[in-house]
Amino acid sequence: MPAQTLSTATLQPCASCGARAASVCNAVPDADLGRLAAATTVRTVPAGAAFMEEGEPAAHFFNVTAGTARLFKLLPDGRRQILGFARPGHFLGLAPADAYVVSAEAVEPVRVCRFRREDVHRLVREFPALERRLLETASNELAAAQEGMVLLGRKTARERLASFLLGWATAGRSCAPAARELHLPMSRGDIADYLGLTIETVSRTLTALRKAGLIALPEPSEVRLLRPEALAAIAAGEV
Amino acid sequence: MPAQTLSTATLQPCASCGARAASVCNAVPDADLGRLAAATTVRTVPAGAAFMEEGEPAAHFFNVTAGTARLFKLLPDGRRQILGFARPGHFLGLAPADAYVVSAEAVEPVRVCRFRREDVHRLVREFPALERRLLETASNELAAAQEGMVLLGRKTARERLASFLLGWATAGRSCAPAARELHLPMSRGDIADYLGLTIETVSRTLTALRKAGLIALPEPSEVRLLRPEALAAIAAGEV
DNA sequence: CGTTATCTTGACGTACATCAAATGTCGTGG
DNA sequence: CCACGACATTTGATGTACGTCAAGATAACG
Repeated sequence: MPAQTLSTATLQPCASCGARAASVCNAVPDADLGRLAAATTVRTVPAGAAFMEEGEPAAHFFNVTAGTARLFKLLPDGRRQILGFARPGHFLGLAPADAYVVSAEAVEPVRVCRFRREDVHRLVREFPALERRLLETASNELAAAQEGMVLLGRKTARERLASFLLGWATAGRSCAPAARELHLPMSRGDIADYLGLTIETVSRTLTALRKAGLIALPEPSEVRLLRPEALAAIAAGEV
Repeated sequence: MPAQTLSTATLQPCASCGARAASVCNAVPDADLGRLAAATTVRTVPAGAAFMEEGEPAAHFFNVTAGTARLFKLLPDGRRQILGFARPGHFLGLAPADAYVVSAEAVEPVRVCRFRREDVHRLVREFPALERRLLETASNELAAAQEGMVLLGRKTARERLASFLLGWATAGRSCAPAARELHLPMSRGDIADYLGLTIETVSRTLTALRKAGLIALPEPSEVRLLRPEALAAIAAGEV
């Protein structure tokens, strides 16, 4: 199912964008938001649909403004590694060469702002702060990927789940409270492919955490963190 | 053993640097190399010594000009994940906050150019091409870390070793031939911590590859790739 | 030449994967 | 409203790739 283009610039474009504060767009001053809006196309991607594919020519950058997407790579035989989940404010499409190196699909309906590559290069020349912001973004992504390598290479299933739940609780809210009630829009299969485990192990480990009194699971996709400090200790790998 | 400072700028500074072509320094035009040299301090780091430590204030950037370093993160109980090996041309120290997020140690004696953070920020303003280069570097690092996540999350021991050997064979030489004779300066323990395995599994898997006629091991640290195509197929995860 | 670190090899254990089935959960249509 | 099938999640039984423990073998070193 292909993603659908809605409009090439709505009437109230970037100024009222809820994701702006958290995104690279905040490098462009309010007065110049028109320039930004002129370069973007808003797209709505239905759940399950892809909007960026590994290997395809990297013609666009994307900025998620609503919903959740999964970023992943596939091996030829179908094994999948999810590299992360993109939520509002997340910038996508940085590619070392001229082809995307990761794929992106909507987990739940997603809205993205799409920018043509040349337009971004032009904007970067006009607003040098934007390049600074992009470098900052890339650094953050890199640090996250390195943390991911530690998780995948050296943590146990229990530690991986604890890390995932806490990460999801704090994602987005930059320096804020860390939610205790989580909604997980992705399936157990997505979580498994993110943590380098199987669906069964994810399920079993979650019920183990529940039976240990660390979390509650009112529904499969709703998690309450009952003892965040204990989860944090597990996630950090403390004995 | 602490790293030792040699000189604050040698007589023939950056112009004769063998690592320049592969490093971010090539964003500075030849005529301005004096400005670059004035901002750098050359340090020699003996094998085994650390020169960057996770959690420390990120006061400097580093550019490896000789030798091999390991980049890693530790868990509190000592588990280690090596994120990669830095060879000449490798730029280090991009940190999202003001503290390093990874540690670096010399595997074999290393020479690095050290830049104070403020100096780099000043240079970036003077040479905008440098910021472009830094973004490019960060993108490459990110792609490498994402590839690392696939390796750690979804590949078998055999596939990990094949990936590692081919990666080492092509590292550095950007678009060039891919060596068939490899020298591995790092220990089996380093390889294990890079691939998310144990020393024993690394050793066993290497002898399995040798017995399968895919590689030769004249010495533990010398590898000859006998059938690179077959290794590539294994590394890619083809069945 | 001992001494010590590194690497290899073997025997055995285990955390997680695989296979299989039961149990929800939800949308669809009778 | 309820029967039905498709699908996601959970749970159980069993398998296995890799880890752990323990020797040797080999090489580096004073």
